[in-house]
Amino acid sequence: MNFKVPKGTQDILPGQSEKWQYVERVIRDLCDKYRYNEIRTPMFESTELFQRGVGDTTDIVQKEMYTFMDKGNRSLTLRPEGTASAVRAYVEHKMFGQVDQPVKLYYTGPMFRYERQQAGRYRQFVQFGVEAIGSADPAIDAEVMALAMDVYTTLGLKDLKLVINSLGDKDTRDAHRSALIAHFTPIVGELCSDCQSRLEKNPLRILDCKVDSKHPAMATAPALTNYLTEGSAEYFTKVKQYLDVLGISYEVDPNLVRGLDYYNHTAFEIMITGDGFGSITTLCGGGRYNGLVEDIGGPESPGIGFALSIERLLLALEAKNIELPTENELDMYVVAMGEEAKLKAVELVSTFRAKGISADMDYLDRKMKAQMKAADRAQAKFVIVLGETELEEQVVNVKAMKTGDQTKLEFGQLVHYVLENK
RNA sequence: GCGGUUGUGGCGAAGUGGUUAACGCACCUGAUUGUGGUUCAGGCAUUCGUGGGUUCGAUUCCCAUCAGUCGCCCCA
Repeated sequence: MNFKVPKGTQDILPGQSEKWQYVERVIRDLCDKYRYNEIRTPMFESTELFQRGVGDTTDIVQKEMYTFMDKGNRSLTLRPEGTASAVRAYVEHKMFGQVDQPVKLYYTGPMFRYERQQAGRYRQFVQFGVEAIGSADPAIDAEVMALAMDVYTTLGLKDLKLVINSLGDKDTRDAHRSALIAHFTPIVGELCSDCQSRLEKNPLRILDCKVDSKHPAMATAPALTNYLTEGSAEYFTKVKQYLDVLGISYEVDPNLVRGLDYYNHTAFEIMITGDGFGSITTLCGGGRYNGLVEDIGGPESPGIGFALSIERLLLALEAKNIELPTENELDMYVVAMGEEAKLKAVELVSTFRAKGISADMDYLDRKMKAQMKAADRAQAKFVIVLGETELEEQVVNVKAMKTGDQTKLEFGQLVHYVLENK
């Protein structure tokens, strides 16, 4: 029997996992600076939470959820995104009552969507996301976007495009929806089947369709921008002002819609330009979700957040030939020849480690030459060779692998020497 | 959900209807009985995803199946 990872999932092996750790460290440091605190929620939730939170008409809920019944006959779903869970926790733990508002949260962890795999798209993928709940200040919209951009720029990624749009408030969307239906109904027969069903359910989605993107009706479609209520337009203007102050350039795309139902007002995506990695161009997506907290059963609490995929982030770094500083150098490799020496080697390795020196040795009873090769491969900074002579004299040569120079030291001096020179 | 493509040692990769399936990398051994990165020699696939068929004979031809991968849709 040959076991393999389930379709759409992957093992992250040594060599790759260091990159993950590095990226995660950068993310945590940034969140710390922006004062977002980590929240860890379960990887599965009641199915209804996502139906309610993400929206019944979305692709995610309609065909991409991993849903199962547990032994208590409860319908559970592996989380397809993080916002619903975070908001659920916010409501459940009455975080709206905390003194410090808005509540600024971040999370990283696997999300699950049943989709066919391709470059940058997996069935289990890791998202980093933030949620700022409890403030309807356009300045926090800008802060959230700034944080997202900061992740990429800190890692050295350029050629990014921040695309923003305003989806307006409820009045805006109702008016726009009516206008869209009126606009597309006469020519609905010329649109793709997806769009035909979108017309009634969620006409806004039609604007996001790539199949029909060249249809003349697209260009003349009523832009949501024109239906923005006065308050919504003013809000959007302020968001842009704050972005300007932050020195973050952006592009307004009136057709940017976003795939989840809960968004309103600010919607944004961070796209990467240039080629190098398939068709994936969206690295990060987010937006404001005023009203979601109420939908989940909490008091009126406006919120905004984003989510980005670590896989796509790493893919982008690779496409742009950006190396992450993930050296994993070994301080000391202990070569041992013979049983006696091996006893001493085990002891020494343990001593080094206790003193904060990374140390390793051979466990395959290999010849000295093979042990030296192993030390070289491990990029050991220092090597000592233990044999009969060393054991008798209690003295050993410390070899600096880069230069080949050797220094004769007593066993007791080793730790100090390595700490000084590593 | 639809479409393309691939499946040969740990990895990369040639190949042909027919006695022992190239080569490169990695690894192991030795030259060099206690010092790595160079060089040289040798070693390392009862076997070409799986099942069936055609054939005297199939890794090579046909069918099916599974798996990987990429694209479309949509998205992270």
